[in-house]
Amino acid sequence: MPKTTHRADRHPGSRYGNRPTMKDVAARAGVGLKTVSRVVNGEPGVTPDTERRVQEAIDALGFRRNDSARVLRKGRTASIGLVLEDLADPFYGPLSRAVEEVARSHGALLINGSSAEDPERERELALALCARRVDGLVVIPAGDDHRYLEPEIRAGVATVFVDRPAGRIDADVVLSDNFGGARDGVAHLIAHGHRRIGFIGDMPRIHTAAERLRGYRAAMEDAGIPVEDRWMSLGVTSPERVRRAAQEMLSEPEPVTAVFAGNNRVTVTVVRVLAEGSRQVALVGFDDFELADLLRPGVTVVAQDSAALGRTAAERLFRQLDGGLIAPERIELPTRLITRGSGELPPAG
Amino acid sequence: MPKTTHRADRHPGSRYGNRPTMKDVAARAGVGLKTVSRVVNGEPGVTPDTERRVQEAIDALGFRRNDSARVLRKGRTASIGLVLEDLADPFYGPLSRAVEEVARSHGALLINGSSAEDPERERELALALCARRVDGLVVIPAGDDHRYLEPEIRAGVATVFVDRPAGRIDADVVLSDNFGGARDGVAHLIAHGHRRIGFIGDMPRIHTAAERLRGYRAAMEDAGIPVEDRWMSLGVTSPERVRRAAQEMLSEPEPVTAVFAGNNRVTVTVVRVLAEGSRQVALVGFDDFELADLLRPGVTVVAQDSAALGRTAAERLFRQLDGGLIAPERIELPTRLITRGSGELPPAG
DNA sequence: TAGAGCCTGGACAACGTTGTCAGGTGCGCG
DNA sequence: CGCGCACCTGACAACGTTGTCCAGGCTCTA
Repeated sequence: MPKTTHRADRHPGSRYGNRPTMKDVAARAGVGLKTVSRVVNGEPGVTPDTERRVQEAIDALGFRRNDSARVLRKGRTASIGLVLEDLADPFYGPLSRAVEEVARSHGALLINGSSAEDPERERELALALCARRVDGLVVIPAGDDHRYLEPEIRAGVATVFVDRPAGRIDADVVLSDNFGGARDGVAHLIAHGHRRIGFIGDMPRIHTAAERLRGYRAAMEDAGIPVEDRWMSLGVTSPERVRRAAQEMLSEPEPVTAVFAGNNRVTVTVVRVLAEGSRQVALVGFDDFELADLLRPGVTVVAQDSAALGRTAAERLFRQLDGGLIAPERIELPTRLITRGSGELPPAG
Repeated sequence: MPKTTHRADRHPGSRYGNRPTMKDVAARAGVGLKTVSRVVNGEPGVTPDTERRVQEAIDALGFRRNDSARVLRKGRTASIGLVLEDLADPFYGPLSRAVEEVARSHGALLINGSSAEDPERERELALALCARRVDGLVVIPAGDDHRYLEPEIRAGVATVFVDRPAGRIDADVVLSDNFGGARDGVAHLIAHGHRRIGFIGDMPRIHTAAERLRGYRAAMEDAGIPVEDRWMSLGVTSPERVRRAAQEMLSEPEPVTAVFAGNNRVTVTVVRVLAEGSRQVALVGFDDFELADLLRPGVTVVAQDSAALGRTAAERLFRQLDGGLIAPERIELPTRLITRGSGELPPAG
């Protein structure tokens, strides 16, 4: 008995009205399979007449090339992955968009996912993207151990980290100058006469938060001001806790006269607290945010260019892809102090 | 002469250090190819001992399943596409994130792209996603003719449109109640005593803009107020033009006493213009935005829930995928008027 | 007009995975 | 002790595409 082709195997697990393939197009146009491939890919060596026939068959059948099969054959997917913390965070929108634009200019698509600041989820996502055989990966780390990516990198997946460095592996990373930015911001407050300056920021295990704290300390030390513990509030993330921390600093016997906010979420909450109180307190925040100029007073910030972070990272990624291996590098982008009023208030009381 | 395996063909176009395949794992573990497949996919029917040997080989080689090949074989990609206007726009961040979460809960990845409000680019993107064989497509239309998607939909690509309806094809669409929201917002102004109310909005060829304009007219008509042409400014997009339009309305002999802003970009610019002037003008904006409550006065808005739009659309998409074909439906989500002060100002002058 | 060379088109294998089926082993039961 | 059954395991084809090679027809030149 001859082997039978098992009908049920022809389209396993598919509910689709079978899509036409190149074979179908070839049959309809009365040409060979490879000729269709040539037409679809614009390869030379097809007479105009044949090309026309093939094109007609394509249109008639509504054929669209199956890129999965193409990828399988060619080894490259023309897509890159982006793992970030939260797409809904306004900081990451422009970053993501910038990565997308660079990808687009290289003919690649962008697949992205949010880690929700969960290391395990970051890992899952990154590995899922690798299983899809993305050509490269841009990662905004949530975790601090990225050794799980070693086999992937060895296998040729270009990888660039953004915003925070990779943990326990040597890889390209693009950062803002968190230390310098924070130091400048705090120095700005000091220059306007403040000495009791509060710092509210994220957990120091997060690299950016640690660097900004270091910047704060450096500026204070440069000015010869000893920092008191009660001026610093670390690991504060939820709006409620930021609120409480700010209120505490402001209700001491010798309250702070200025606050440096470690990121935009903190800044916004502090603005709210200050708006409720009567005392005039200076404020500089890390990260710019929309409408900061419309508040009264306008909020002085240390701005980082999130689009530039994304663009730089993506360009670096494609340089890896085009040029083969290059030594991992750490690229630091400058921040910019934008004065709008809140940071120039003199100490009150 | 026997056929030779052409070495150059083994890894066409690939610069990778060859990735291990199931075959390699099988060889190393001393088992058959299919057994590896079974272990990788957690299929039953493998002795614990065999499983352990395979697992060790997997770890040793750093094997990761090639999902492209899997997709080719299975017909489903477990990924969906999202075509939106601009990821960097704060309105789309939460929407995109909501789609991602739903996708994730269905085990799917999200591939997204920005059309930059260009119909041709929308088309390219959507078709590129189809070529990747995404299982479904969520589209925020930039163009107004989506017949190009017909073959795809026929071939089984689930499709849902969001924010604006599809053009010239019959498909699922999830919208905000733009008409009702705008009517309520304008009625709110009328209820606070305004009669000369300006409207600044986008080009009426954009569905949302047209609907909001219709809502404005309806509210005015309900109140028996004849609308004057000079109160309406349509097709205004750039901040400069919004600025000019607002200034004109306010410098008429009989200036408007209130403005209804057709979207968040317009609202923000109008806030700026009003902040510069001395006259007190009421304002209601369509779309909420961060910090609207922190401005003085707080900005009253008609809020749409962009996350709910995304969530609803994605859920609908997966219902299509799970349940087969269902009749296209138009789902309209309610908007919510949030009063914060700017919309409750009485007419001045 | 014959031969050389070019151009077009097609046959075939291979990419890495999964579904199907068949073979083999060991165990329990009669 | 033998038969049947359950359970593992592996061989094989197929998914849709592209790279390579070859065949055949054409043109051009000597």
